[in-house]
Amino acid sequence: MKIEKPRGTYDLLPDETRKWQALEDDLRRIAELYGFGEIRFPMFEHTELFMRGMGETGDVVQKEMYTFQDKDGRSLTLRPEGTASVVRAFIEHGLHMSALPFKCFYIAPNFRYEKPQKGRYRQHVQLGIECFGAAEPQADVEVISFAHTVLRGLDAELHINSIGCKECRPVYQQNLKTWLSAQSEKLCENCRTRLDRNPMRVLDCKVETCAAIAEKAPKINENLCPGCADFAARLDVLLTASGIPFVRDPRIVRGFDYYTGTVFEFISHQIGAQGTICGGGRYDGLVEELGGQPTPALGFGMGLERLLLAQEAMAKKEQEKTYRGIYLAPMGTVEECVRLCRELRELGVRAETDLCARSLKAQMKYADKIGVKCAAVIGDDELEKSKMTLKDMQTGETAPCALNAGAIVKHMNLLVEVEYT
RNA sequence: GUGGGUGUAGCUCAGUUGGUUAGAGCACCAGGUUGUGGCCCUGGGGGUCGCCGGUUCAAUUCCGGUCAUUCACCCCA
Repeated sequence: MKIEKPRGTYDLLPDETRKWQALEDDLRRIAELYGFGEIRFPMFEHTELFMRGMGETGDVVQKEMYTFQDKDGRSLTLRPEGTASVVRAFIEHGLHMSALPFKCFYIAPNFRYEKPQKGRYRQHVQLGIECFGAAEPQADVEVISFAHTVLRGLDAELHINSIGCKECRPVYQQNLKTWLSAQSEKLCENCRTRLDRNPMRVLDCKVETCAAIAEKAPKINENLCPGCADFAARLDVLLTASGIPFVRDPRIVRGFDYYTGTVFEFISHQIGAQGTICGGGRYDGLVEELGGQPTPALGFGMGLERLLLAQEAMAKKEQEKTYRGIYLAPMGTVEECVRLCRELRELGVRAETDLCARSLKAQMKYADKIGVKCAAVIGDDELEKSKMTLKDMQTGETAPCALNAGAIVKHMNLLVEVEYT
């Protein structure tokens, strides 16, 4: 019986892995520019961490976590998002005593039991960045700017909002709730349940009648406390000064309970219904909530599968076939080829030879398909004279070469120079 | 969790109004006079027609279920 990969997961075959590696290289380079160091943490945590971190109202905690018991009966959960883990590590290692702000990033898989569709998987990789200990809007710009740099040229719109602080949000939410309750009979079934759980979600409903009501509902941005309103205004000024285009969008409501103040999303309209490539914001209360010193903090998560979809949608430059290394075709004895391959690899050159006892013609075909830079036949003549002929597989030109690894490396470098200068 | 579409070769898809050995293109392998790839020609391997059950003399084809996938909702990256 055939066993297939679990639902909502995917394999990366070598060609696709190359794209991922190129992306990861790009991300690490940008992180370096912004001064964010890489952090790595476990794939699973105590279930309690996510329950307390993300809040118990959201779907993710409610029904999408991969939770299991280990042999000691502890409840563990495959990480559904990165922020809780980073905050846990921040507290556990006493990083509030380190140079603040503490800025870090991670590229790591998350796990959620969701129904898969385009741009949504049960295991998906996120780039996440977090910044601890900075309460000024400059920090918000720093984080948003990072995402903006990563998404440059991908046609993703930045939507930002403020959902208020501990002081003004509860007041607003209560007001909104009573306002909406007054006409709950006009709301869709879904929104009626949302009323209790998270009334701000009603503002983002796609049902026409609900959207019409949402139009007239009180807006959070008009009901912020002076502190939050001032913060938002200063953030707008800084974003504008940084040349980062954005729209204020009162419908942006993040799904996790820990968010406070600034929230934002980068949205692409070209990758299907799951258009949010990046989402994040401030969580000034989370460190304290999880047992640390009160510490302002913020960050974002970016779905790399969606980022790659957006890149494809942008018809990014096709990666050209790269020709690397050498193929040694044995005629008769394979001994010298096997030996030379090992030697060349020691010297850092990709080297391959025949593993199937195929005809020379078949070997040349294979050498062409796997994209080596050079090929050479090694038979009795070559062994006798200690000389061989190197063939450039792109141009077809040939060059004599001594039969040893050092000479091969030297000649190949020459060929490379001729080819690319 | 809800609602629709789709499952035939490694890939992209034809086809079967139910009836002998199920097709194409691409890919793969081999040959086209025994030491040089890409083009061309010839040949070849490869499919329990997703899986289980039902109707029938007969199911890949019809029906039901299931699994997978895909699109949307919900939610999120």
